[in-house]
Amino acid sequence: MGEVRTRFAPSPTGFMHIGNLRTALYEYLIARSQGGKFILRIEDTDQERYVEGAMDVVYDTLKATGISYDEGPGVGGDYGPYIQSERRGIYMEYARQLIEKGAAYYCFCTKERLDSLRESEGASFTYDRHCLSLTKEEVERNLAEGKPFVIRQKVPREGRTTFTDVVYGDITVDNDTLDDQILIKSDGMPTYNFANVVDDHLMKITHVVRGNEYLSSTPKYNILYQSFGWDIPVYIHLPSIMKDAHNKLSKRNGDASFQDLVKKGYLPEAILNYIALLGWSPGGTREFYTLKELEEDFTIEGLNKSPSIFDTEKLKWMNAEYIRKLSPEDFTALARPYIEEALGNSACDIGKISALIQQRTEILTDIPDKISFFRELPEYSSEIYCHKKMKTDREISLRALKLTRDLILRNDELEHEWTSPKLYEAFCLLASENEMKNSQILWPVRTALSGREVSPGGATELAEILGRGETMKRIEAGISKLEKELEG
RNA sequence: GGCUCCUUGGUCAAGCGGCUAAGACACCGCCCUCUCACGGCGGAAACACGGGUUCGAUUCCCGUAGGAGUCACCA
Repeated sequence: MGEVRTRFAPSPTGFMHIGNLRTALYEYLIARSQGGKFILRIEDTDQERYVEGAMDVVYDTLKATGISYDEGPGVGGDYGPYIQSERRGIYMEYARQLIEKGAAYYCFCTKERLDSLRESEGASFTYDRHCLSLTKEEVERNLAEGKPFVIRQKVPREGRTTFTDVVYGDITVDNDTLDDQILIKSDGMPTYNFANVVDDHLMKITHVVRGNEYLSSTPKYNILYQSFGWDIPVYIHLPSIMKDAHNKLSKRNGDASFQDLVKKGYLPEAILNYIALLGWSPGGTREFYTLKELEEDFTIEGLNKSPSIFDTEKLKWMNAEYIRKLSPEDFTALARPYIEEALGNSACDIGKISALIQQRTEILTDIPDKISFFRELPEYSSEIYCHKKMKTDREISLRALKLTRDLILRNDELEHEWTSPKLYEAFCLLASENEMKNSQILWPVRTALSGREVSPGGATELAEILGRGETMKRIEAGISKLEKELEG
């Protein structure tokens, strides 16, 4: 057994969606886990679907996730070029070989004829081999006249074809269900099915890994390999990733692409980790893997055959785990833009806020909303001063806020050491001096400072970040708000 | 519709003839706690159905049902 070689062969038609990324990941892992090579090949044989910039999306995504390729556009290799549109001459040459062997033929049928045929035959349409009966002379004449043509594969009508897939096992189909598929299109470009076989052979790909939507066209691949007399690669078809029980994840529906997820505040490492486990299992209960660790532990046997649903909730959880494990510095670096967005020109300490929210952040884009109250006290209903479990209501809160204000005013120790622990100590003392529960001081203060039912951090943590002046201002605001309401 | 594939809790999944059928997410409850979050403890929740094979089937075989894929000069 020689060196394992796999390839990722995306067509640059849009965004890199999660299914594509996972396919690339598995292809990469299958090669790496066996000390093999991973190749990138761009399949741009459909000029109509070409999207400007789509190739960069592929390169950028692979780079962002750390999936590196040994051969491919930009890095070179012995079997290039690695962009199919630059290889068009090659395919025609191999197609002609097939014609000589009697395994393919020219077809001059017009699209119109095919369409009407299809219409009359319905869903079970296969090409009627109209052009197979053309004599050599007729073909030559048509060619000489410059009639547009395609080249079709001549699939045997008799017998059955069996191929072996590593995850799905042996699959057998009757040959008469197979169509004489087009190999070379009228524009001279190969179809995916043909280019794939030719390139995989020429590039010495040993393991063909792809989505299982190709399962039903694989018999035709096999016949092609046999016609050429080439070795058949190991097939590994992957189950699809679903959006829900009935629909695949697709970019058409605006479902998550890798870049969308990153934009939403998911970390590339978390995304990669999550999708590695969507369709593959290490066998045990381990859930956290870096790319490197996957390279060591990945086995083809762990591949699943049934489709799996992409669960944003679990991804979120995993992302949160990754965020929590970040060093404070790394988290601050990632969170900084979101914090600044929420803070505007307020003077709050970004490092302190960052420390407050790291444990509480699932995805980065959640940040601004969580901390926007630091910049400006939001409008809020005095209803939130009432809390049964905290044993507080508007009256108690008003009293608590007044006591707190007076404490701050008279306690100059606090003025010099305005820190959360110090404040906490002082507030608790204040509570016991007045025969109140801690919560009866802390809840009203936290409420007055945040204007929210929930906030990251408690009363004293918020106070420290807000600073003495702003804290006083907000407490005063709370007092007058409550006074006004209790009078009226 | 033909052909092919798939089927363990709501979701991801372990299991590869004998188990009280793991674990994780989500959910619920309790605890911790200056709210929330984190953390800890506990709970509810699954082998699609029917036949075989076998001493014994979640596991093997055959049907049924449900789902998916595919039947393009798209990949």
